[in-house]
Amino acid sequence: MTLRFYDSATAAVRDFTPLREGRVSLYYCGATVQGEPHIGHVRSALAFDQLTRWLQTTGYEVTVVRNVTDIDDKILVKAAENGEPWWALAYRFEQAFEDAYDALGILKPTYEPRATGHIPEMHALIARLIERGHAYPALDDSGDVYFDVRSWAKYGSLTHQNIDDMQAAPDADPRGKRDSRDFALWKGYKDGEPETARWESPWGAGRPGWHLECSAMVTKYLGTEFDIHGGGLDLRFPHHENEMAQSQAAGHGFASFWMHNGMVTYEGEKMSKSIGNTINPREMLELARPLVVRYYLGQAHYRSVLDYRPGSLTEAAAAVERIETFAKAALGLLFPGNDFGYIATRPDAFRSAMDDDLNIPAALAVLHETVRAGNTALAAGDADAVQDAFLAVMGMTEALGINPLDAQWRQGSGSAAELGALDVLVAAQLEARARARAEKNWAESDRIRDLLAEAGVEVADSATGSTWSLKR
RNA sequence: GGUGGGGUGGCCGAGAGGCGAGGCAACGGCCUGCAAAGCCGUGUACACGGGUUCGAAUCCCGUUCCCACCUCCA
Repeated sequence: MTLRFYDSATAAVRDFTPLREGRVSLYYCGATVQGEPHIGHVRSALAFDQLTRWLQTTGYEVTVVRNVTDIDDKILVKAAENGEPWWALAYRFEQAFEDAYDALGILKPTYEPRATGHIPEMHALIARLIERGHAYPALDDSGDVYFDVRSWAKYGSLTHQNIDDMQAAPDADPRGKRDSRDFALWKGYKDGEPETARWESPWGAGRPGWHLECSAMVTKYLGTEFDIHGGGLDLRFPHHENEMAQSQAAGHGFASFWMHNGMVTYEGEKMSKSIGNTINPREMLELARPLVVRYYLGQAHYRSVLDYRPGSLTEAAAAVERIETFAKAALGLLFPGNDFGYIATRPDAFRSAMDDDLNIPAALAVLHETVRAGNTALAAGDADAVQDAFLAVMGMTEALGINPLDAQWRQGSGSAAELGALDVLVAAQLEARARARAEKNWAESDRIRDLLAEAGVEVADSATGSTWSLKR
């Protein structure tokens, strides 16, 4: 099957062909760093991480740009409330986002530009839009510059809306606008705002409007035409609509595909700061280890709503452990020395599921079926079949970023020296227990197992002996 | 008012005219000294009412409920 993605602009699944052979350019909206990340932000990044990985797995060279919007109204307001510089607040939260992304194994973008580093590019874009008759300085003396929505006939096409059918914003302040839907490209400096948030411009001192930075930065790094623009579904309007309008009005072809990930809800309602029903990555990571959180957030189709309820993570943990248990057992059988080198494989059914607009639920079904086949082979002692399953499980989990054997998930388990010491101690206990079992001294055998269990060491017996693992 | 997305077995979650995706939970069995893990089996699931069809969860009509966006939002 050929690679196909759902494109929000045409509202259809279309065959994906990159502009340049073998290369894909992807831009997706990162955060406005005005607060702690919540799970919804992370899900979005994860969705595009899954996309990136699949494109790479398919053989494309992918350039990924994700922006950081480090200047906006809320950042200024919150910083003022805290009595700290806005740039300090923005940077602090930028780091919090990075930490959350890193914890879940989200690949670093190729580049991560900040809005404040691209003021000249924005000026050039504004000038071009004014020149082409699609933007104008405010009719009052605010120093704002607006995009002229009525001058661009295609305005609304991304979200299939007609300007005249839109509900007028109840609190729309027409200020110096020609139309209340005109949006700010540039916001004039106002008394009382920090001097550090003020840049000179041909239209007066001020700072950038929200949508402009993405257009300016995409164009700078990926060109006037690029393959995929992504972001959360809630960014479709007005953010992406405005971005598309201003870029195309400037004469840029802009994105070939628009991809939007679904929202995360909390027991049925959209998670958002204003409602206060958020759960942040840190809280989630207290409930489950990073691999489980990643599995949970990534198991639904990226366009579906993902509803979080207490208990969701426990279920995900069971599924992850199933995969992990097989992977470890197969590894032990196939590569007893742990010095393994293998060529991972991917079943056709997995590939076609992924090619079909990243149908990860269907892909996971293939993964689980493979695990079952592997367990059956393990029980039958069929090493060839175990190996087939193992290589496929490796290939699939790697493509999804959830390989349980990957070193990145082995956190919090101590140093190699500590683990080595632990191994010797536990091995001694297991030997004693093996002797007891040989004598059918079940009381002693169970005593040792309980003792280890209390210490967080789980013992499992099998035909070939007992193994242990750290229970989290 | 406008624009989208939905209602699938106890729960999560794919699918989209005929073959019971998958996971979690539950129950029964096998294995096990007992467990754990694993394997096998068990559910007459598609919001409701009509219709089309040899055949509908999937198509059509109607009803109903939910969610998102139209204002800052991943």
